[in-house]
Parts: sequence; C-alpha cells; structure tokens
Amino acid sequence: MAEQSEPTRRAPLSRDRVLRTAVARADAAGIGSISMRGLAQELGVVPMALYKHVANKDELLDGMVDLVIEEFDPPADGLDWKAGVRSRVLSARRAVLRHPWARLAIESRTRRTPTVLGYMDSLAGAFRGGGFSAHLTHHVMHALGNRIWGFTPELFDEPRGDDALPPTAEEQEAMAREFAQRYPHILEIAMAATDGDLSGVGGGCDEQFEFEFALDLLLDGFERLQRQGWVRRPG
Amino acid sequence: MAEQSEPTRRAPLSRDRVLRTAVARADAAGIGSISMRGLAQELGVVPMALYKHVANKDELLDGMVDLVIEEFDPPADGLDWKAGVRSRVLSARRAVLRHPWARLAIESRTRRTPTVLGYMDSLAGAFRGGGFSAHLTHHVMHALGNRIWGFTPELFDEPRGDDALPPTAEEQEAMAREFAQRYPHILEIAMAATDGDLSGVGGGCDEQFEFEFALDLLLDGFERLQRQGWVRRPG
DNA sequence: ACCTGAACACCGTTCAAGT
DNA sequence: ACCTGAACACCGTTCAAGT
Repeated sequence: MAEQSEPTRRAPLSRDRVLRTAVARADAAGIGSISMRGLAQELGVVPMALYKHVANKDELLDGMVDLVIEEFDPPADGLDWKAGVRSRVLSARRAVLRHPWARLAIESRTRRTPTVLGYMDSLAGAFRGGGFSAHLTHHVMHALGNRIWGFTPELFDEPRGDDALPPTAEEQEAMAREFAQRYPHILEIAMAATDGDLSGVGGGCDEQFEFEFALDLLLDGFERLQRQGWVRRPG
Repeated sequence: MAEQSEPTRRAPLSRDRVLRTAVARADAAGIGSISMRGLAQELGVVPMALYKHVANKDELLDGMVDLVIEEFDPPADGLDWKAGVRSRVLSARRAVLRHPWARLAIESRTRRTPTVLGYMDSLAGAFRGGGFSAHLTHHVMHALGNRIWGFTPELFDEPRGDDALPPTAEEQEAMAREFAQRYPHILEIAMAATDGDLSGVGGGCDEQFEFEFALDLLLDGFERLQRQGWVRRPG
C-alpha cells in the first residue's frame, strides 16, 4: 500500500556495516539466522551486493568473530604473567558471553585472521615475558585450548528446551528414577553441583565457577612446570 | 543405456544401515557431504524414506556420533582411577582420529543421547571410585571438557590447504618476514615446536604430544586436589 | 565500467494425493 | 494403511545480460 521501495534511503554499504549488522542479527536471532540472503534483505540490498565486501560466507563469519575479539580489553599494565593471562582470558569470556553465538562460530572457524593471530601472539608474549621457554609456551597455549577464548565446552548443558513443554511432576519423577538407574554418577555430581535442585537433569551448574576452576588449575600447573625448570619432553 | 532402475536390488533400510552409510560417507568425504538428500541417493531411496528411521537431520548426526562412541574400548580392569581415565580418554582419541569429522560433530551437538550419557557416567564413576567427592568429580569433568572425547581444539592448525597452491620460496620468505614482524611470539613457539621447520606457518606440531601434555597436567592437578582433601569452593 | 536479475544446483521438511 | 512425488521455503554463488 503506502509501502514502496526507496532505494535512496539506504546507507552506503561497507564491510564494517555488513559485519556489524550480521553481529547484531546473530545476537538477536542466533547464528542460524545468518544467511547471505537474509542479511542482504536486512540491509536493503540484493544478495550479490554483499560479495563486494566479503568474499563469501566463511569470510563473513571470520569477520564477525574478529569483531568479538576486538571487544576484548587491552592487556593491563603491571601484572605478572599469571594475573595478566587470567585477566585477559576472563575479559575474552565477558565478550564471548555478550555474543552467545560466538562460541560455536569460533570452534567452527579454521582460518586464522590477523585479529586472531594478534590475540594469540599477545597471549603467548605474556608467557614469554613471564620467563616461559618457547617450548613450554607452545605447550601451555595448547593446554589452555579454547579456554583462551573464554569458554569451556558445555559438557552437561541441556538441549535448549525451545519446543518441549516442561514435564509434569510425575513425568519428572519417572524420568529421574530411570536416570538414577542408568546414570547414577551423573545424577550424583549434578545434585552435588546444584544442592539437590534438578530442574532439568544435569543442567544449571555455575558455569563461571567451572571455567575459573579449570583455568586456575591449568595456570597453577603451568607455574609449577616453569618453576621446576621444565625442558622439552620430560619422562 | 543398459542402466535401469532396479528397485528390488536395494537392501531393506534400517536405522543402523542409514547411520553406518552416513558414517562411511563422512569418513570419505567429510561432514559437509552429509545431507538427507545425498544420503538417500546413496542408499537408493527417496529422501523422505530416511525420515522413517531418523526424525530429522539433527538426530542423524547424533546417531553418527553415537556410533563413534560405541567404538571406544570398554574400561580395562585393574587400573587405578588415573590410569583408567587416561586409557579411556586415549581410546576415545583413537576412535575420533579414525573419524576426522567427529570432532566438529561432537562440538556442535547439544543433545545428550543415552550413549553420550553412558560414557560420561562411566568416566564420572571412575573418579568416584578413586575417592573423588561428587563435587570434585563434577568440577574435574568440566575441567577436562572436550578432552573426554579425545581432542583439543586445534588452536594453531592451518586452514586445510585444499585450493591454494603452495607458495614459492620467495613468497614464503616474504610471508615469514611479515609474520615475524607482526607475530613474533607465535613464530617463536612454532619454531620451537617444529625445530625450525616452518612449512606452513604455525602448523605441524605434534598434536598427540600436546593432547597428552594437557591431559596429564590436568590429571596431576586433580590428584593433588584430591590428596589435599579439596572441599567445595576453596578460597 | 558497473551493477544485478535470473539462474544453477542445491538444502531440510511437509503434505496431499496416489496406490 | 502405506508410500512418495511434488511442492514449499529456503540456501550460497555464478554469470550473462542490461544500463
């Protein structure tokens, strides 16, 4: 009706605008909502127009991840290696938590963009500056693994219950009984973590605590190796 | 020309046959080659026929991952918790290495099938049997993270160079020079890991060693916590 | 020289129509 | 009652044709 195409209204496209729109869209509707066609429509352009700014969909995703990495806080001054690495990784975690799609996007990317390399280089530099040998630095970076991006795989998380209605109390009890038979240890550790509250079997632990638990365990291990004068392949 | 449709020839479909065909296809051509339509064609049936055996594509992928988990060796007798967990995780790793697509598939799955839960329960049981409290068991499972499946994220791996031709010696030197300027620490630790051989910047380290380095570091840390009588949230 | 409509070769999944 | 062809609502990407 009153609606009509108004081509003059649309802001000029740029790589930055494409990427920021994609990030906002993924923030709001998940990574599954990112398609070249859908994004083009949101930007009021023909799909093909995006290819002027990103080579293909993979590069779009790489660029989105780069934007998240650029949100990481710059390294703070005056910290030793351990406090420095810890604070940087926790800063990465805050950024990744702001963009829930980023975890899977980071895991599935294989290209190492300059932004990715820059962050990894700077973290490696923190270890080197703390007196770690190049060898030991290499191994501890691998040991941290994806934790450098601020996340641990969500081992116990439930499937996001989008569609399923919550079970009735009876169903819940029957499920719990069968679960207790088949997976007694999982039930036990899930109850330990949630003080007995089992709304959604296995879910609901304090993920932030688990992340810091593992991070500190690793950092303490690294410290011990370095103090012991670790060289090459021991044993 | 002699070719003709021979519907009587095709073996009867079953969930198992669908899943095993999908695994073989993914082994040969990667996870990207898995589509309901392509798989149906390989099985000589109409796409819709698959939906009799798997509810949808997600369930297909879950079933494929289950088949990989079923390849894990059963727990060995007579090992203490540490040797037991170590050998089971290394067995998981061997299975996952046999199916290169499994790593990404496992990371992207959110559903916990009975097979997945059974493996996790049995690993948790190993810690409990070794005298770990339910709380500590919960935290160490999270600390292991995806390492329970036998892989660490491939932090430094290069993009699989399918398309790009190998660079000339000159190009390689120019790239190396720029890389050394921008990412000195990555260069340093990459050279440390490969004894100076840099064919493909950052690649080619001993992934198996890195995996065991991190695994043992974690297991040692767990042992120390347990011996110290770790309770709830220290500090 | 620049831009893009239409096309290509796919997807996962639904559902009505046919046997 | 069982099965499936055709359709629906999408994809990423190419490329020739139009301005």
